[in-house]
Amino acid sequence: MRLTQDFYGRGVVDVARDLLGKQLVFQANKGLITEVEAYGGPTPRSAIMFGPPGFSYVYFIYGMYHCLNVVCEEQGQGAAVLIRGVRLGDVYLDGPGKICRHLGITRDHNGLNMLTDQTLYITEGKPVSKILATPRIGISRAQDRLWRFVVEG
DNA sequence: CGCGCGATTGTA
DNA sequence: ACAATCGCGCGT
Repeated sequence: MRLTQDFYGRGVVDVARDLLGKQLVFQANKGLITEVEAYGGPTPRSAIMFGPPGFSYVYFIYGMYHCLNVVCEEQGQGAAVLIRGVRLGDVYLDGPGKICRHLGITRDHNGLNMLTDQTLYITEGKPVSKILATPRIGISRAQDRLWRFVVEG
């Protein structure tokens, strides 16, 4: 079953943690989400993040990588969850750049409505046993906020 | 209008 | 430890 707008509309940290073990679907690919990070505030470069929850937010970084996020909370809040790890069968994609490169996700897929889109969305997956919370990777500020969540194992 | 940096990754 | 590589935000 596809995740609802109410799911994404909650606090971004709760959404991030609850996305672990959910199933990411892109075209013919399906994989379980194993690692995420929560983001919020005026930091991002895109306006998509400030729109309604449940939309994709794909940004281009370091001149060569794309990162896939899902917009959370109410419109205007500017919060999103970065998908950092996915397991497709026996293939582990550990890193936001690797996920998008492997699946072929680019900024062409920015701003898709994941509540209704036929190519990119998230469904219920497999419940996870234990969750680890750590500081986020690749940013120096707010190290006291444990907004990165990983499935143990 | 030009400059420098960034939610990354692979190689040395 | 660092290069690859480019769009955007900010400063001039």
